[in-house]
Amino acid sequence: MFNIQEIDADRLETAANMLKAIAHPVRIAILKHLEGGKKLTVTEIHELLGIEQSTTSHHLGILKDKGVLCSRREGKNTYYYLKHDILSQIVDCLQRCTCEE
Amino acid sequence: MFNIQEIDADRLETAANMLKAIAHPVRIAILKHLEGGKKLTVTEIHELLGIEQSTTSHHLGILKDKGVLCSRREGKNTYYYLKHDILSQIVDCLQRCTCEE
DNA sequence: ATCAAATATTCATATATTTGCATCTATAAA
DNA sequence: TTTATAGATGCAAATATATGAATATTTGAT
Repeated sequence: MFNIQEIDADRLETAANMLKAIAHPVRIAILKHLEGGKKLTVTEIHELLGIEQSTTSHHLGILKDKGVLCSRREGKNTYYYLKHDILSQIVDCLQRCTCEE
Repeated sequence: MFNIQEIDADRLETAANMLKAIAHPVRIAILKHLEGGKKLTVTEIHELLGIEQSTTSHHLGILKDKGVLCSRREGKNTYYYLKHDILSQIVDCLQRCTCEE
């Protein structure tokens, strides 16, 4: 037996975790680079953003773990890409909400 | 003088802060209650969600500080409401992305 | 002026997140 | 099978966030 409140609480947790995964300047930058179905390797992102390789990998891991990104290994490279293209909406929405005032 | 990278970094920070403000189960719950232009007082939210008054006030303060909510005092009450109705999109988008798998 | 209700703030504790070095693993090339 | 490249992971220090009890502030009513 389980009640509505718990389900709701679980979904709130999930939603919050997904959002928390995105809510970081580096990770938003990553998402912007992956918009439109693009696939990039860890090294490409690490060079593109000018941050440490391990830091990059950590961030990508968080995004993947929370269901924001997927990854596919191809030889020595691992390509990361958006799991739900819809998620670009969030970034877009933010951009609209943060350009004024 | 200032360069593109810095502006961009600032906007990323702002976006991340706004998203970080939202990325919390309690705060997502608050937003859901405020969808559609609704205005609620601190007490109403605190009772609705069954959390401490001071905790509620903290969360509302964060949402307001980061530009997600506005507030208007009316007598002894302070009403909180969404600053950008668009922000409901984020919650909706999340809901779509978290109901499957 | 006093009181009570609504909200905000301070403070402390507990917990989580970020970063990067060092290291480990996986794969491809020589 | 050795070596180089790409990526992941363990760990620790620094920093940030969450929560709630206690307290302060604001406002309206008496």
